[in-house]
This record gives sequence, structure tokens and C-alpha cells, in this order.
Amino acid sequence: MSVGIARLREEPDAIRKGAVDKGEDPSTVDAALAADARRRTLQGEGDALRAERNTASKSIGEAIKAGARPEGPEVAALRRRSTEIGDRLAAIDAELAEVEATVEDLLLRIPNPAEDDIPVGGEDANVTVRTWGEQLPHDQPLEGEIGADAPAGGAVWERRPHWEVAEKLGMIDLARGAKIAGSGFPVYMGQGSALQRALIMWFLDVHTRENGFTEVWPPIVVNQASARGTGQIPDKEDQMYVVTRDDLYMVPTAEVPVTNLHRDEILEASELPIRYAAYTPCFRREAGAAGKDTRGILRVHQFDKVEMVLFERPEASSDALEWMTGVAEDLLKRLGLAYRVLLMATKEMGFTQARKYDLEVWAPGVERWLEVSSCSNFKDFQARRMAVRYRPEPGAKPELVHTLNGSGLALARIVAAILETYQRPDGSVDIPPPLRPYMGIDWIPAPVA
RNA sequence: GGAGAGGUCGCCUAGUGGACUAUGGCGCCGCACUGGAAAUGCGGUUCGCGGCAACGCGUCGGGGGUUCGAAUCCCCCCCUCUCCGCCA
Repeated sequence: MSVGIARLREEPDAIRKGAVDKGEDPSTVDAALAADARRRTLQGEGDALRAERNTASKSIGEAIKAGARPEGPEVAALRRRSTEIGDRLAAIDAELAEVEATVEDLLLRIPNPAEDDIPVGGEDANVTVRTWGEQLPHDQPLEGEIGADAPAGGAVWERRPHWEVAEKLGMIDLARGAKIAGSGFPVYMGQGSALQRALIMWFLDVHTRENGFTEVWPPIVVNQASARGTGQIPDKEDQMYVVTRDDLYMVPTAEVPVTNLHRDEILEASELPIRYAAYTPCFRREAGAAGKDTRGILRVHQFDKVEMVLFERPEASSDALEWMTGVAEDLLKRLGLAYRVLLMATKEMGFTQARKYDLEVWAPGVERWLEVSSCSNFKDFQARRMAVRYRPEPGAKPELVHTLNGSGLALARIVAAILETYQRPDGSVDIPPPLRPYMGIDWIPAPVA
């Protein structure tokens, strides 16, 4: 269902290695193969019995039509034969259903193997592909600092973390967010809210006007089939908020509803590539991360994100990933935020991806790199789960498409990076140039008090 | 939430228990005709699973059931449309 039983049969070693490299249990591969072999045997037996029963049933119809009495002994004998086949069939079908469920369940738990050139290992194995921009220092002398009103005289200016900047300017209220929803649900107010809105609009405008994306405004809850399609179930089920009463899941990213747009569809080659850009709030329980990044808005349960989703022909997906990563990088350049691009190692890249780049911006206030985008190629992995196919040529057999997605970009951490990068010694904050038309102001003045 | 009408292989459509491959049309693919095209004619055209193959099996919104046999009869669910109620 995910890796594909055909590939599993052809190259079990590669799939096993892929699982090991990602830190998953490779024994599912052998279990799946064994169950699949049993499945095929049972299907063969079942099909043969069904074929027998079909001919038997037909002969009943023909006998009656030829003049035999429907209640006569001749027809009764034929009926007994057919019933007997049906009984045997029921036993086989019962086992078959069980085995099929086993195969499907096992296949859903086999991860997508990383591409061959992906470094094997954990965080230490990630490769920094490139960096851009000046990595601002946390402390710097006030001389030569931006702003004519900067006080002179050897003093050192210390960049403040974003939560301090935002709180002083009335942009973010974490305490009240905790009161009305819980910890990790920030409230954006005043220019904080306006900044969110400006970022969302600018991102979407760049994608639709410059990069050929179609804008999508999807539901922010999805059903089980959709959550399974993109691989959130069963792999990341405990990270999602669930609306149990209606059996719905709050989306952890727009990837889920948008990629599922074409679930169970056969696309024409002429429609590809399909490029969608969608803004949604994103909901994540962050189970297992309690106590991590508790200050500020670096790790929250609800944040906002514009997501890019691509449907590509298989031969085009590798180039498309590089292109899409470039689109996200361009946004960071125009925002004037220093960043680096990481090629993620096998254990860092998650269950469904074949290749993943993370974009991290430098936040001089907290002196950390913050992940603001993740651009991935899933190849045919999600497409198989969702049955998204295309016809390479008119009239040709359908083949699986390749799907990709990337953040463009995730807001909460971008806001943090902007506040820490663009703050000035007097407590005011400059607005990055691309956002000024959307905000209607060039900078946010320091608080009067 | 209540009442009713529907859901057939890309689109439209026939089909109320057994007929060979589930009709027919449009579209699409191939061939013929043509200098090339249009028009026309002939053939093909759901999707999936198993099989080296011949071929077999499944698939009529989804899931159960009745029957020797279900697109067709029964039950549950989903979706669409109409009306009523409620409502941003």
C-alpha cells in the first residue's frame, strides 16, 4: 500500500535497509512478504472455486430454461453442488480477508526508503548544503548601529528574545492564550495580528503571481481516509488533535487536506504539474515534547503556515524538489533573514519522505537556528496510499504520480526570527520591506513607557 | 435535525434475480479513406488482483444480508439534489 508489494517482492533487501536506516523495524518486511505469499495462494484457490460456482449457477439457469422443473430432482442436485462450493468458499474468503488485512497493516508500517545519496544517521549526519545572509550576533556595540537616535558611548546592545520584544509591543499574549485555550496557544494582537496577516497574504501572492501556484483554502479537519493517505495514520496519530464525536482530525499541516484533493483520481498528463499553495492553521499536540522550547512561540500547539503541494510526473519530481526549495529560500532572502539549507539524514527525515531539505533561519535573540520550512519529495509513496495516478499518454495505463510538499513558510518561527532580527536598541522593530505595503507601516515604534 | 428523490466503467445513459464481454451515445486510442485535415467507416476503450501465458476472479457510492445465482431484493452507513426546521 505504501512501498508497494511489487517492489517489496523485487528488492526486499533495499526495503529492509531503508527501514533500518530510518530506525524502523525491518522485520515487518519479511512478515509482509510471508503474508502476501499466503494471500496469493488463498486468492488462487478462492478464484478457482468462484469460477466453479459461476459455471454451476449458470448451468442451473440453463437447465431451467431448457425445460427442467425448478423444483425437480435434476435442479436440486445442481443446487447441492453449488451450495457445497459456496461453503468451502466461505472458509477461504474468511481467511483471505484476515490475511489481506494483515498485509495492508504491515505495508502501512514500512517506511519509504531514503534516496541512495542520503546520509545515513541522526541529527549529526545532516549536511548543510548552503547558507545565506549575515548571522547577526547576540551582543554588539551600539556604535554604528542602525537608527540615528542610538545612544553613543561604548555600550553594548543585547538582542532580546522574541517573546520579550513582542510582549513589550503588545503583539503576542501568551498568558491569555493559556487562559482561554491552554499553554502553547498564542494570541496575536495589534501589530502582531497584522504581521501574521501580512505574511500570509504576501506568501500566497508570491506563490500565485510569480510561481504559478493555484491558491487553495481547504477544510482544517479531515476524515480518517485522508489522514491515512498522507501517512499521518498510523505513523503520527498521537500528534493530532482528534474530534472524536465526529471522527475528524484537526490538520497538522495543509499537506493533509491539499494532497488528498486528488485521492482516488486519475489525472491526465497534460494537467501535470499541479501546484497548490494553501494557508491553514496547523494543530499539533507535540506529544513527547513537553518541557521543550516552553518559552515564546518556537513550539506551539497552533500555528499558521502556507504550504506548497506539488503533483509531478515521476521523472520530474527530483528537479521539482530543488525548484520548490528555491521558492521557499527566495521568500527568506526577500525577508532579509539569514538561513541555511540542510539535507536531512535518514533518521531525521520521517516515515514518508524519500528526500527532505530543512530551511532554518537564524534567530539572534535566542541564538538558535529555527526550522521554518521542510521541503520533501515523497515520490510515489503517498500517491500509492491515496491512489493518485495519471496517464503518461492518452489511453495509456495509469501510473502513480509523485507528490511533494514544502512550507512556504511556517509563520510562528518566522515571526520570532523577524522580531529578533529587525529589533532596534530602542525597542522598536522594523518591518521587512516586502511586508510594508501589507502592514501600511514601515516600522513599529517603541512603547512609550 | 425531519421528509422525499437519487448515486451505473472520463461525461451522459439503458438495465427490477440467471442471455456471450453490464447497454447505447459522447469523448479518447488505432486503422482505413485524404496531398493534409474535417466528415465518414471499421475496430478498440472501467479499474484492480492473481497468473510466464492462455486465462481466471473481483469491481454498478461503501459495508453487511437473502439466494444455487444480486447492478437488480432487504438492512446499515456515506454523498448529492429538493422541501421543512434551525442558524453564522
